Amino acid sequence: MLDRDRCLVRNFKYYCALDETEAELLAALEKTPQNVSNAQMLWEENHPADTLCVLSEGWAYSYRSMDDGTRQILNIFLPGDLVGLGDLSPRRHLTSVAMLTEGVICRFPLTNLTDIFTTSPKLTTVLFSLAGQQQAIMAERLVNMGRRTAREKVAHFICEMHLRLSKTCPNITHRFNLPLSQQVLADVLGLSAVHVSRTFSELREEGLLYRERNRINIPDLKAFYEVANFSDAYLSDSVDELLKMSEKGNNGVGLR
Amino acid sequence: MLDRDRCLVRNFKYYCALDETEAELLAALEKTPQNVSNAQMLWEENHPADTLCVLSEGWAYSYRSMDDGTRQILNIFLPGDLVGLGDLSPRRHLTSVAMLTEGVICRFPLTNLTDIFTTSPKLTTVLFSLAGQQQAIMAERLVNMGRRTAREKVAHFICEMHLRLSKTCPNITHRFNLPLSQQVLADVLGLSAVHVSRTFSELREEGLLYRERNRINIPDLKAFYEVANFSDAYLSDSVDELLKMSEKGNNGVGLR
DNA sequence: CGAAGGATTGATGAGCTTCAAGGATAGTGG
DNA sequence: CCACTATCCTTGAAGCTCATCAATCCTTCG
Repeated sequence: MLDRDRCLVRNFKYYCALDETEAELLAALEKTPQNVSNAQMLWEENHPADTLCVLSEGWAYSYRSMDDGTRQILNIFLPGDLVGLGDLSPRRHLTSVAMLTEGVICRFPLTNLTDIFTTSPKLTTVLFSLAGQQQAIMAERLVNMGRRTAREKVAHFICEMHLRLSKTCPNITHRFNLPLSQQVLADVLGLSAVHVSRTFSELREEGLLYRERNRINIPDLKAFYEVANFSDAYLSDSVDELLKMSEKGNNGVGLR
Repeated sequence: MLDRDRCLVRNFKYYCALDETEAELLAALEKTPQNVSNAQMLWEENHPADTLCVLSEGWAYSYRSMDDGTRQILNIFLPGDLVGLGDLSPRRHLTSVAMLTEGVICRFPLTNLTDIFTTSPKLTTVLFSLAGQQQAIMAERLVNMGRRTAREKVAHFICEMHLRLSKTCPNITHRFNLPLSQQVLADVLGLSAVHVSRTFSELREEGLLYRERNRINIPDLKAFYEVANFSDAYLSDSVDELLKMSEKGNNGVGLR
């Protein structure tokens, strides 16, 4: 298996050493790489939820369709993300998921996840932390939607993307690729596409942000963070903290 | 220990049979009941996150404060809820949590959680599902904020509360208590308190919803669901599905 | 080259916020 | 028991942010 097909293992190794069993459990999640085209659906709302998937390459997004034809995008997924964790509990998917670019995904059955629970507390802890991170991202987006102007919304979201990208791909600079149309951005931020366009114009005229096609350019990142009221706390991963606790062992209740 | 102090055990028993060890693990989370007054803070943004808590009695809410003095409420917690699960991964709390009524809480250290991971896959699965449910609630609220009118927002939120209440307290009717001021509702929904008031007036004039002090009255629940565009799918708990998988045992990788 | 999707810009108006003032209700201390 | 205060709610008036509709342009791609 090529290394690029095992980004999940790579991701997890970033958090903790893996023994052979653990590496095997993770690798099992990426056994079935599959090419997907741009705009391809990974699954649809209300369909049975028996598999999740690892997004090995490419970008994806989850959304809910509204009766009036509009939609709300809930999450943007980057390479290495585990897609569907939040969708996990109900027997049917609550959201649709589609690709934003072409890419590679690896589907795996839910049972692989419960296998991890029964086999590796360490991986379970990491998984819990990852789910927590996704929830933190959603919480921040709630704040964004509820209490910020269009200008701040756009800026804040761009900051979020930039920071998330720079975690998995540390050589990112103030210029980077963001394969989202203005309509997609509008559906993320609860705005109209027209107003997103106007907001970009405004930011461009002030020299804060340039965007041509999917290329983003932020001349002064610090200034831009201020426009966005962006604080990176919610994206700081501290999986290690929780892991340390878990490794200290349990406190004497119910020995294994 | 009184039964009312062990609502978590009760909640979990609703999902699955507990053996002695498991009951003990859960009971450990509720060993330190503590009375709290209305409006009391349970913790504050940026403070160290070394404990979570079970909300045994009363209502609470989590929120983020903005620089301009406004705030966004992220979550409303009801009796029996586990508070802080979403806040879990970072070493500092990302949100503040305060009481909406007086009540009883039980704080417990994070290590209790990792103990559960290492000791009981079954409880781990339930915990994962609970976290997923909280995330589903936030996702739905995102949709609410992004793509619905004030009228729908208010109605939808009331529906959510009504349904969540009726899960833990099945004898609830079309009249129930909702201890949230209009300012709190506004901070949940990303509206101004003034507009929440106007929206209530509107709904009242149409005979759809009556509210006096904290008492809610919905004469025709079905009609009200339609105003709200409310679908209860996202609140349907199907912990059992995941549990069944987990109990079928693992697929031969890394025996325990 | 024509078609289709994406972006921009202008005009108009709805929906919501803000400010301000007044009324209702509950709790507090004299 | 009654002012006194604090909190919550209501209502009006004014204005701003953003949505909607529509026309145009630009780019890409078959």
